[in-house]
Amino acid sequence: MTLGWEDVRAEVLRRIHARDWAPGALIPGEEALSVEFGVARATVNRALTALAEAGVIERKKRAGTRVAALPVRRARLEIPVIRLDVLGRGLPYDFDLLTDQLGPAPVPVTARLGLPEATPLRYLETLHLSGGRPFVFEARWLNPAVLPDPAPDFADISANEWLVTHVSLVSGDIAFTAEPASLREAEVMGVDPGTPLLVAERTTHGTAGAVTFVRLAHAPGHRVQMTF
Amino acid sequence: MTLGWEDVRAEVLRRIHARDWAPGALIPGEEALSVEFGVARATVNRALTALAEAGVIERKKRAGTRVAALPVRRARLEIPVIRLDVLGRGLPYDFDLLTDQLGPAPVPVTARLGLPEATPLRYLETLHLSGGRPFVFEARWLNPAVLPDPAPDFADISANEWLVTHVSLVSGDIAFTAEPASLREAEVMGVDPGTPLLVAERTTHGTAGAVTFVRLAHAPGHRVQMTF
DNA sequence: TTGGCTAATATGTCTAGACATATACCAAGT
DNA sequence: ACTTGGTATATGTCTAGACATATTAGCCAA
Repeated sequence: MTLGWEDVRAEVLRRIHARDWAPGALIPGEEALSVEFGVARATVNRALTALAEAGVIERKKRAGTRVAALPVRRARLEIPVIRLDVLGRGLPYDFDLLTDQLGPAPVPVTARLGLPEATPLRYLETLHLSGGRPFVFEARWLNPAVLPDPAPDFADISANEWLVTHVSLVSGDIAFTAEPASLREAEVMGVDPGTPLLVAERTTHGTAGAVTFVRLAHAPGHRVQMTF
Repeated sequence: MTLGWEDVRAEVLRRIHARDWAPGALIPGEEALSVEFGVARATVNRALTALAEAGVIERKKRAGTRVAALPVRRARLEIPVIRLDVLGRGLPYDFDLLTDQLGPAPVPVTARLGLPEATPLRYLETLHLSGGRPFVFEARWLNPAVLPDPAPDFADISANEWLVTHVSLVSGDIAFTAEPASLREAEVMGVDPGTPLLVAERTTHGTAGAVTFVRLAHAPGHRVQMTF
């Protein structure tokens, strides 16, 4: 029976977990491991590259490979389209477009998008419903430059979904905070003002520059879950 | 000049962003691309494998490679040791061990760890300080089975840090919620009860089973930031 | 002692060819 | 019409060997 790179990865991981190779310690080189396991060096390389990507080991040319001393744990968050998130929970999805207007955006918004202060942006307020109950209140500022000439009707398809299918999103960032529900949020979501809400703020850039800034206020009790 | 796998990845990504290859569309096979770019098929494979891991394309044997229709955006969260998180913000770090006792844990805690209901766990309350001000209030239940016989003194080293350096952590999950500050949290962190706090709950398992459940209540205004 | 050059070395990547594996598609049989 | 089974095909992985590149350790000169 011949070993594959996943077997090599598993065995190396086992030795690290078993503390055969302690945190911070140097582990044998690729050549040595390839001889020991009876595989080609490329196979060992594949395994170690995967482990390095996972943050378990640190590799440096000439210096060799060592077990990460303070392993930075990495969790991966998968950001689904809200509709699929709701459907995935087994509940019917719906949404209401509450506001849709064009006008100058607040300074913090244009600043985050890297646009001039007075840039007019399309402002959309959408309430996403899960089983008929408020799920997420979305406030979005959208750069009209990314929209095609007959602009899509966001009453039919949520802006969220239209963007991921029609605009190439290149990079962005997301931040989570806990904030008290504003008067507007409280009214729309049917909670008391000041209720703690999990808020996600996302900025997205595409090939042609700034695309959108979204603020998603989640219904009380919402959990954002990740595994590592 | 000869191309590397990163060049291939960049060019494929460019074509996807430029919509030469639309979402959902099939792209040429590895063999065809290797001929076009003048590289070995393994090089194309390396590039496409990386893109598939990033969620940009979907690959299936026999069926070929297609551009992801609804690209699931993935953000990576790096979970640092709290001390390094604080120091990384340029502030001095300190912590206080407020509580350290052994006793039966609440049912939700044992349930999450997959332990019998009455299991006695070590309960630690730690207040992490950033520049002398409350930063994170940590409530931790720790499986005493993972501790060595002369148990470490968590007044000297935070449990957080001792665990990552001394116990092999295999898997776990983390969830974020927004919750009102409890009376205890309000008192310890110097805020009003009911203040929205960003709460992270983490369960961790090691090679020898359940290790720990932590609840981290972050000071108001705290942001958990991710990039994609 | 310090600064910089050089050689040794471990990882990073590429190639060409081969075999493995999953599966879409089609054809044959019920 | 439906099921079953074979086959072609695209991706997945491995090997052996080579060259590239970063970086450290040691040496030598100012």
